[in-house]
Amino acid sequence: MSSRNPKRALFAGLAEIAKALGHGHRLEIVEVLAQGERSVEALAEHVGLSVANASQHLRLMRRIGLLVSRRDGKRILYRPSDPSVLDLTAALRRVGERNAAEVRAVIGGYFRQRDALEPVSRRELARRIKDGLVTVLDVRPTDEFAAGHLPRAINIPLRQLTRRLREIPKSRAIVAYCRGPYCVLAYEAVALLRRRGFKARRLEDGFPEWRAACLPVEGGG
Amino acid sequence: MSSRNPKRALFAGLAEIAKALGHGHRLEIVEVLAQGERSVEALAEHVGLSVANASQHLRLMRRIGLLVSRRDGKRILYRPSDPSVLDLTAALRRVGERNAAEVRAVIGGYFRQRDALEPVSRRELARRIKDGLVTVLDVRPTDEFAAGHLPRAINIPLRQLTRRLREIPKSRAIVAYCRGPYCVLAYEAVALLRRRGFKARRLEDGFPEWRAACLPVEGGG
DNA sequence: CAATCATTCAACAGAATTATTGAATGATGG
DNA sequence: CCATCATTCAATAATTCTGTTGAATGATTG
Repeated sequence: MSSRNPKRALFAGLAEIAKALGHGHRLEIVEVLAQGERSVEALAEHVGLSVANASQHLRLMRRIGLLVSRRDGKRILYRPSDPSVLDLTAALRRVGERNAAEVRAVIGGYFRQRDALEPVSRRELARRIKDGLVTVLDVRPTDEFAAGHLPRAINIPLRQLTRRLREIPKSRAIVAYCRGPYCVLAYEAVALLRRRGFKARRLEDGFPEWRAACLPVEGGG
Repeated sequence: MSSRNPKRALFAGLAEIAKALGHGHRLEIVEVLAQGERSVEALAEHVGLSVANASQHLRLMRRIGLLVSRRDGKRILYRPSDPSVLDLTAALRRVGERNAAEVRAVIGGYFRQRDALEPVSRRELARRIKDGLVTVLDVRPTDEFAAGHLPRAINIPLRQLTRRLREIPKSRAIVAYCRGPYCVLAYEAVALLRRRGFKARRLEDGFPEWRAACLPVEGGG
């Protein structure tokens, strides 16, 4: 039986990790942090939590080892501890896509119909950026753009897109991107641009995946 | 704000999946099921739960979509719904290896020191099996062996190994395997065999990974 | 060195999860 | 068509998790 106790401890430890992701708010926090490190207050606002509550969630995930933090001036910035954490959330999304009927309904009903066009692959976009053949449009909020973005990308947050359309050359192809495969910003931007006659497509996934693929990045700390 | 509600629903749905793995017993159940389908009663006994309790855990994971079940005679057999579920548990293990101090301690203290020798890779073992140069030893319990095993493998459960040593030719190299990277059976078998003068090594990972790699398998339903 | 302020802590009530018990279900197999 | 029996359901108590409130911490920054 001595060979079973450490096994139990192992499963219990791994279960702690899964449990730490087993909460909508925490999962959302991790996705935001996949974009780059954030302060407690910024996260609280983004996810819609009180600061104290966000702090508790963050503390829990730090204790488990999913996140690490560092001080920058008065703020404490959190980030994922390791790329394997993002692999884990990616695996979770894949299971969700295939298995969870609930999630399937959301994805199928909400995301699919927005843009039937094939997204542009990262490799293809990297090549077209190098050739200068494309306008890269980052529709995330300004602070996320500042924390890191694709080379030569211009930043127009989705909410400002309608009134800033003149900043975008109409003659060139546009590739829009945002936070990741489940972020709606780029979908909506592409839909809007196409209605206005722009040649817009969407990048597959988003900024974190671009960086994870070791493709060039500008800006950030 | 209408773009946030489905997002919340998505994260909530994914969190349900993570929560379903956020329990040591459920995680252990999934690992057992990675070996092949099992009845409720068999799982309950294996994990050390009452049948009713095991049934509840199974029902939960089936509801979430991690498991599916089918009837076979009087029994109901459960299995993982999809390979992506095993990918998810693998990602969980990787995070655990790198991040969770608790788990690191267990792995480092318990598993590492057992067999400093390099394990035999699947590819290498597949080749040596084909050449007939090696004794393949399956040290899992008999029922798990019956549900599927490596070609030409002989089955001696770890507990019987000491008294059945004479069944193993001492002249040939032995490769032992068990359930997977965190199963201790093969580690202990190799340690025991080496003390008795056998040339024993361990297969990397275990049976589920062998099957997942689409390498030949014997037995099972 | 002292004021500031982002973050964390502590304590609580409400909600959710877990394991147990014993009964109910319902398909099998004769 | 009925007895069997593996599985599921229902109800309960114990435990754990969540979010709120308000106070405490403690490093920064002037």
